[in-house]
Amino acid sequence: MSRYDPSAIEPKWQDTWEAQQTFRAERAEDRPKYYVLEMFPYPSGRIHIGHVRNYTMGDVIARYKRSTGHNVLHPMGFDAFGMPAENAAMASGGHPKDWTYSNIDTMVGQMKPLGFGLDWSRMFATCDPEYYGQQQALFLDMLEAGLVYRKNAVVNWDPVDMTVLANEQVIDGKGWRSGAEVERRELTQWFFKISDFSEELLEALDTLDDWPAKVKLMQANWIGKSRGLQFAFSTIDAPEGFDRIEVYTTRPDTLMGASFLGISPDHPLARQLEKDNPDVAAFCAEARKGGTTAEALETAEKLGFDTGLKVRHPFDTAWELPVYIANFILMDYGTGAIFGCPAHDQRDLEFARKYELPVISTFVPAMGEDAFILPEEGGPAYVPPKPETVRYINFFAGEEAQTGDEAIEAAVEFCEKNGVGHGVTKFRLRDWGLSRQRYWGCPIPVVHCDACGVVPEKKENLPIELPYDEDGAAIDFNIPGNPLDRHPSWRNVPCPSCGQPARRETDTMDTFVDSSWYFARFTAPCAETPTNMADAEYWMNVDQYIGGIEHAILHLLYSRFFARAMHLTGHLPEKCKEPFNALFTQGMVTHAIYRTKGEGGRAVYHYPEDVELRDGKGFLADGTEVEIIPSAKMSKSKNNVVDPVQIIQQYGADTARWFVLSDSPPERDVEWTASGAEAAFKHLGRVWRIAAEAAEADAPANEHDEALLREMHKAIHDVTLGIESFGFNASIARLYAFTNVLGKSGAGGEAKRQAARVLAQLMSPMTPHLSEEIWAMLDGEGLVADAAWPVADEAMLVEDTVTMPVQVNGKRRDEITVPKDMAKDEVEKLALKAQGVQRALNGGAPKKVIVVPGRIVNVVA
RNA sequence: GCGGGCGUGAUGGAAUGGUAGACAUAUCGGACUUAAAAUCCGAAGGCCUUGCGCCGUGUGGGUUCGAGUCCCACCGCCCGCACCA
Repeated sequence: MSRYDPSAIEPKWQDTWEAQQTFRAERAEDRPKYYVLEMFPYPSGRIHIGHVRNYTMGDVIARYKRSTGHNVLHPMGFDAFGMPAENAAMASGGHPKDWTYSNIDTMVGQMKPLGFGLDWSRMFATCDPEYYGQQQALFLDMLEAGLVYRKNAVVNWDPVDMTVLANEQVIDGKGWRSGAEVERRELTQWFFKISDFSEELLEALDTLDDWPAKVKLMQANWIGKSRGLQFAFSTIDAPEGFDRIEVYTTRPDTLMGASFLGISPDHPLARQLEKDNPDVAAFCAEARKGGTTAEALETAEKLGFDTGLKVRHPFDTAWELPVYIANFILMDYGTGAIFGCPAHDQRDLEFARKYELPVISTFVPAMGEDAFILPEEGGPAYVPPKPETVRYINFFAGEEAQTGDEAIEAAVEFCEKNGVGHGVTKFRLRDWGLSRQRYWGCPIPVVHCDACGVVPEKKENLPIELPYDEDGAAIDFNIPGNPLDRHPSWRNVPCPSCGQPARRETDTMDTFVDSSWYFARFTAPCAETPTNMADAEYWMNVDQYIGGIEHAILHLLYSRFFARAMHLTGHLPEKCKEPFNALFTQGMVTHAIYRTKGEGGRAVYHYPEDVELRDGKGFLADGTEVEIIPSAKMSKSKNNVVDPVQIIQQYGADTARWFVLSDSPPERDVEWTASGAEAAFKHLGRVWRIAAEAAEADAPANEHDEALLREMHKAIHDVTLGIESFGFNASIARLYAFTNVLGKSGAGGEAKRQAARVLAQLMSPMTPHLSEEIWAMLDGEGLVADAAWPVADEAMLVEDTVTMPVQVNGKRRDEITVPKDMAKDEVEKLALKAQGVQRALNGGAPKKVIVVPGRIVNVVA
């Protein structure tokens, strides 16, 4: 008998699937469809073991659904625009396009040996002109529908690289690449009107039953709905045009505790004042510095500048409040101006103490008010928990009220009734700035004309292709800034409206745009329009989407917005407004780090193959013990990256697939270990041997057959349940157990063959090649990939007799074996007679006996 | 600061409120072998007085005939958001 040899088996079956077009998806109106999608990869150059885990999970679902009669769409593509391609061009010459497509070739070449049941005919990369041209068409439709607009915005500007940076690219106030101090600069940028959908995107989260609660919560927090009062303070002797200053507050009930008005350094009034007053200008410049990162904001000291201006309190015109410019007030939330109530806001209290402003309480705890220390005396601000009953002393004087939403609403109503402002709902979600001053992205299809202004490109001129200049003649990536801006000819075009010489927009789109609708494009990747309604109608929505938690907010929120925008512009049916029916966020594949201390205490990282593991400790060849840091994120610099290509060469794809699914639940991280991979390989070899033995077994049917077949049906039941509930690790554990039973069974040849065929089927979503091989070995009909999923026979799941533990006062004392449908009182009699129970009762009479049929008996003594 | 999640053997982890530790790794023992590899069989939560024993799912309480699971408090770890008015 030969050995399990994946290198012989795997290519053979991959060729068969390819030849038979097994995973080609064709519309078939008479069959139920199932669309399973994994978040498509960025073509960084090589596939990562994390990709293997992600796509294997999708493949398990896809193959399982196929075998349960679904018409499955399971596509793959590449999220191919973005900065790494330009950085590679800068670092080592070459062209981003060549770099990207060559990486894609490599990665496809690495993915195919993994045997994923993908419809490769639908593959595209977002940098294909056929794709981004359709994206430009979509953009033009969205522009026409008022879903895209231009405005000035404050952005992170890297003065060395001369480009806008995303917040994530600003580290400690410095550009991540250039290291230059980042400035806040105002630029005219393109924006998607995602904020128009704030309410809808928030509300619809409730309908996403098959999304992780965590992701929905993160999105809800990101959208950040709040209810409050917007009103104006009237000013005294302020510059012209600033008679009133609008503020927004979520705590209108603290209005009578106001002691100052604060405005953002970017507030129009601050900008006005800074024109004539160098002190103001200096303060504002200082306050604006330091980028907008979380870290920068956290460490920043709260600073204020007294403008000398005064405003009148809306409820008491004799009451005047000073106006401060403060560095902690954001221009793009609310109105960019606040009133400070130090008694009931810790931040305002600190500000008030620093600038010696009054602290006025508006309410005290209803109970135990004597214990309440007013903040003047050094205590913290009184911010009552919600809900808590408080007594107002300075507004709705004497009234008791519950804090919380109702109190806010009551205060809003009171203010409205008295002509002070109106209730408003605000969202934290801001419009999505999509302009990037980069080359390797989708060109924004508009033209700037001196006569006509900003003119959309004509659709017949699409795609607006990037100038590739592959000899590098015109495009130089080594000069900072956007190469498109410097290109000698590309930007010079006639105005689509008047025909006069005009300039093309040189900003390209944020790469998140590319990934916001690719799932829809997969339903008709060659359509002449962004989508084809018949295909979208049939294939959408994505039934199961699988990807990393790191996309919980941006990608998934943008996609939800795009699906709505595509519906409004006629590119998707109404039912696609929520494009992902179910979402699963999988964990990472981690690997231990092996570390020693080198010269000067510097950490030295060792490759796993250089470390010998003995008794849970690691040693180098020279005997030095290494420190083991378990379960760490893979990182090149830590030398703990596992290369899937190497694993496939060593063990085959099925082993890699089997291992990444075993051991840990899919949502959790799984640690790659050499011993685990080795064990997975050994197990598959064992399955192969057991199946080969079964194929040749000639023992006649016998008394062991039934036990084996019962186990088989139980395995069908449990494994199916595991797959359907994303409990792949549990399914695999069950398959191990069933294999052990089959391996030891004394059943006849026919029963063994039947069990082995079912084993092959149950394993086929995880280890498709091995399963095909076994299926063929056992004369299975056609391909296991085309075979109908086995169904557990309910009757075989229940044993005729059951062994029930018997407890006395919750402690197990004995067990009894009874027919499965024995009457409760019979069971009770037997249980009480059991030796262990008698002993525990020690002659005493039981007070009560609880019989849970088929499960357990508990005697209460 | 706000929000969420998780604590089970040496390790990854199983357990619709019903025999805690399935399955696997590492470990130990045995068979086969000149030997090794491969393969197969077996042991294994802790403790002691080795019993028909006691203890055991972060800690302390509670609900229940029965709690890893439900409730309350605390401790620890992880994640997300964060001058959001």
